[in-house]
Amino acid sequence: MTDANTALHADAARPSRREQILRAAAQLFAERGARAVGVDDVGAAVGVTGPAIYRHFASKDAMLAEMLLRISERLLEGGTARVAAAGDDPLAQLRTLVAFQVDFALDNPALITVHDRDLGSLAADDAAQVRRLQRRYVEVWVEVLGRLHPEADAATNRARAHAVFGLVNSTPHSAGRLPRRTTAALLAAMAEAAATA
Amino acid sequence: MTDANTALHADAARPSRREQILRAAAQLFAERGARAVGVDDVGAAVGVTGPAIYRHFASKDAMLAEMLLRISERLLEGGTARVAAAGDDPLAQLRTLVAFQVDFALDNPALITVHDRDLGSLAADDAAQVRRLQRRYVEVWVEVLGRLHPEADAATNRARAHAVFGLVNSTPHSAGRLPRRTTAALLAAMAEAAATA
DNA sequence: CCGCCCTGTGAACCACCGTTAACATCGCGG
DNA sequence: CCGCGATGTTAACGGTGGTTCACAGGGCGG
Repeated sequence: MTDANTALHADAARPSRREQILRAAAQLFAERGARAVGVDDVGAAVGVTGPAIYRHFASKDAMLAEMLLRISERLLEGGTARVAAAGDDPLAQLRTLVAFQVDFALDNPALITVHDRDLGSLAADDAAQVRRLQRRYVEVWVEVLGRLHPEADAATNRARAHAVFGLVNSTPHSAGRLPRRTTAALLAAMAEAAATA
Repeated sequence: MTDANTALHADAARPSRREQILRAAAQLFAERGARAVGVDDVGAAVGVTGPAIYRHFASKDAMLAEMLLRISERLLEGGTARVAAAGDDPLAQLRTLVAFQVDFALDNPALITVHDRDLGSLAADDAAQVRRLQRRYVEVWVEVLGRLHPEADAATNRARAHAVFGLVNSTPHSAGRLPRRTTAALLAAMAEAAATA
């Protein structure tokens, strides 16, 4: 009954087999695309055979769904929390949002990659739920951007938000070649400049 | 003998069956992901059955390969041409590059989407060739950015270029909701601000 | 008008892959 | 010590989808 909820609190400390699978799958999905990796691949990555996966997940799609749902939830929760803690200054709010997104992208390049590439290979209802969360996260940004650009309408600020996401989420494409701090500072500066342009 | 070359000069005027297929495939690939669309789907989109495709392409992978190669070539050629025609001012060069990329992304959202999502589902040698072209295009940007940021090293400017690509290529995610001119102006302003930050 | 090439069709083939079934092992509570 | 739940393994099933094959129509040069 609480089975579905068990999925929600990730045990980062001592990763259960379930968590190992989820992590390995995220890595593989990011590298080759969700449809291109087989259940056997995921199993092999954690040292078991393919069908063993079904002791932990109902299906391969369920794995992907849970993965994407978690990401979207973490982004939404983190984003709203940061804004709430940032006081009333719109620029300060923007800066924490940018820092948050940059950190997230640098910490979880695989998740970021899967997030906006494999949404399409989700069942209709799962996809809808993910999109709802995404939309709410975007709205957090739109609200902040709205105070920085009072003259712009919501649609424009939505496009602005997506553009900033694209900028920050470019990390996986150019990752590893630069020290993390340098990359983080660069992306934050660029994102802020773009968002306030 | 000149059969392979025929592929190179796109007949935009009266689209041959080959071109129709390529266009329809690009659209479908962008919507669902290359691996998720079947040969039958592509065929149906142009009014023929699945196997008819093989009268025009050696395989489904060959379709994708030609698609990605063309995009990369167009970007590289267009980018170098624009820079060459822009004179010596680095800022002017950046502006034409930005305008070029924005126009391309707005004109070919499907190609942009496929371009950086389905590269992974290409045969090793095709992928390598595409990556070579991509790298050369990035270097065009890096050179221009290098003159705008003389203090930064090449790796930093590479990351900068990727970030700008991510920003501009966000169009497919927020497309349609805004008039094209507005979107173009917004993206260009944001991209320039980010690139010069 | 004959015959060949181009393009297309429907059926069949075959490999791959997600999923299930049937059976082992291990650890732990009673 | 018995047994049961959790976890895994191997074998098999079934669907999907890329590819090939044998055949048909149709236009065009000779």
